Amino acid sequence: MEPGKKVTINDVARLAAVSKKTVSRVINNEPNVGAETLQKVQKAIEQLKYSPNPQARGLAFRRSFLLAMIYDNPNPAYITEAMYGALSQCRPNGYELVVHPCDSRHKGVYEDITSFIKRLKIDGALLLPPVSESEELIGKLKAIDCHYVRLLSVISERASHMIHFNDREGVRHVAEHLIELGHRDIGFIRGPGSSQSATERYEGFRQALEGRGLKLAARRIATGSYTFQSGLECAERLLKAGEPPTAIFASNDEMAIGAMVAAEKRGIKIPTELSVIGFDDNPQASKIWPALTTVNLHVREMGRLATQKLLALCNKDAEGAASIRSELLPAFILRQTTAAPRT
Amino acid sequence: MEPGKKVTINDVARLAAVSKKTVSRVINNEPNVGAETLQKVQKAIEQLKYSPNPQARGLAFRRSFLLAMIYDNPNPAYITEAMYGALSQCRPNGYELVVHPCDSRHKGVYEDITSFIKRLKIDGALLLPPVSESEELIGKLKAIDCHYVRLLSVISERASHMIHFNDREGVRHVAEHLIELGHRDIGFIRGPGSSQSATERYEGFRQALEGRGLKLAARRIATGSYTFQSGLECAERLLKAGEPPTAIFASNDEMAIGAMVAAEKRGIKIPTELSVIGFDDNPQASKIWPALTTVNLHVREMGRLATQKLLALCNKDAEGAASIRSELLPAFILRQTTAAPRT
DNA sequence: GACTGAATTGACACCGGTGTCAACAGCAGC
DNA sequence: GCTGCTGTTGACACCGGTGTCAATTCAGTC
Repeated sequence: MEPGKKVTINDVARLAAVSKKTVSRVINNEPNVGAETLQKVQKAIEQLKYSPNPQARGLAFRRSFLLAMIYDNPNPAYITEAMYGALSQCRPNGYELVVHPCDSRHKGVYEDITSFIKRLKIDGALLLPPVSESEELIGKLKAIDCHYVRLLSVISERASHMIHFNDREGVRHVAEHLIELGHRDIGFIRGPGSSQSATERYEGFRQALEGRGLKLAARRIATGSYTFQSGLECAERLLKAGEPPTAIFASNDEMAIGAMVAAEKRGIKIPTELSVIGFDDNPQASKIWPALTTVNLHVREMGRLATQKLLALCNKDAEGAASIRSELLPAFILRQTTAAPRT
Repeated sequence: MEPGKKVTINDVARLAAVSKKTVSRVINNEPNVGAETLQKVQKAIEQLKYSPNPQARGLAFRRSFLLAMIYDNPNPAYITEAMYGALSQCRPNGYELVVHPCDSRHKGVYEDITSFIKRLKIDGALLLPPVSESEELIGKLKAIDCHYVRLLSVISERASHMIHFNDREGVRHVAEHLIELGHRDIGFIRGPGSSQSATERYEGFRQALEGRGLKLAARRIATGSYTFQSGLECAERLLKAGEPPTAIFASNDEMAIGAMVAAEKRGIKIPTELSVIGFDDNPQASKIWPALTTVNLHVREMGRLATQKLLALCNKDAEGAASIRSELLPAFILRQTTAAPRT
């Protein structure tokens, strides 16, 4: 029994003295197998350390037992977190994960994706934001009958097909925290207009302030592109004004850290002279000084739940998929970049 | 021609009025196909938008056209960079990438890995450090005839099976830079003793200093675990001493950033009162203030080259694999955390 | 014109599993 | 004892490709 030896279903069948179809029944937990036969076959499988060939299985089942994680998110920590969550569900269920980064600015991405899915006979696709927001992509996936689950910041789909990360709830926390500290003059760095999630964070924040009787002045808003550099530039713009805001909330950590650097360059002390809050809870948020107050979206858990749904869908269990939790409440992470404004 | 329709080799054969074996020949670029026949078949393939079923192909070829990236490196940026490099080679060659994170502290990891490889009939494995350093794993991979390419900090394998990232060369740059600035009293935070790469960085740095007539005093050395927290603690230890060093070189960026935070907490100004250098060029190295001087290992390029080798090996072209470049020289990245020591 | 060898092509088995369906056993009801 | 039903099992075709090998064509040689 050298490791290289390949054990086939025929070997098992021979050893157990049954037909290979019966072995197949055992492997797939099909009903109507005699108790005695079951034992014999299981023993033979054990003894030969047999494990079925996924390609042959896939060919016969018309399934690949492959899930794809499709994303154009440039944040490495986000990707790996989602991946770990997904893998934790794949492995025990006999599925594998194929990664498929893409560039959604590129013409023909969606064709690339669907051709990839068709070529590999991918059973289900896990879509991360922002590419998950594309209705065009969803249309194409439906057309080729590919199961999918999306991570989205707004509820725009059946519960069986999405996980909702409640951005509004997250920014509400942020707004209330700043207000409670006494901030009245708050700067906001929003994400790119093309992103649904960026809009959610913006609208949610504006409304949360208004709910407490504060207005988000137009001159206090800058639009970045979720990058460090853009956050830095936006903050410079916001801080240059005659009377700078006492706090800045950036729509993600990258930009928030950019804002912190902009402040430090100007000699503005954080948090005593300026409070800064980010969003996402990137690993580096806790690895700077002062550590960044932010919001954690539980990305790994999202990956895990989404994959659970995906597997349910692959097993034609739409109800099961719908019954899995599909909303995650973000957690406000208080660190050291916020303080009461100087009076 | 609805998108859902599956086109098989038989459809192509029928349309081109040839046997499916001939179509197979065309797909695999086999010789001895008549020019006219070739055209007919290619036209038919085009027209039907046919692409072969990888499972059936794999089954017949006894190949999966799957590569695995195996790693226990916790650095998300490292992972995603290597992944992009690998994918850039996989895609055009009809291979796909399956990710397989693992925990090398866990007993039985290597069995997990080999069983994973056997189960999926993985054609080749790309091994990232530190798991790439395990000779035990390599032995097991050889036993099951699995192709592999390792990313290693020391040359301990044939050129066809490894990419060497020259840590010594990298730390030599660091040492010379610090010496040239005038530093004579340098603290060093080394990585965990279990890591080959950490030892290379340590030995290389020590020797580079000695080559310039400087000794690395034992009390100037602290051992971390490549984490932010450990870097912070090590730096606190190094800085607490009566006369602190004028510079600290940490064996990776995580720890270097930890050291920066430790310095800031003590009110030590970087770079005027303390120079800090890291290693790896993590994304956040450039996104802090002051931006961290460090060393870039070209991880993406390593992933790309390693995958090239892997594909050559899968095609039984050991010579080809050996002829691909297998050493990468790190690049010293000068940013803002170093300056001449105060006299 | 017959003979040879190389190039081209297809029939058929096979890769390692699953689906279908028929055969067969055991048992209840008449 | 016969019929009908349910539970168990295996023969065989099939999933969609490739390997083998023999058949066929065709040009070149004598």
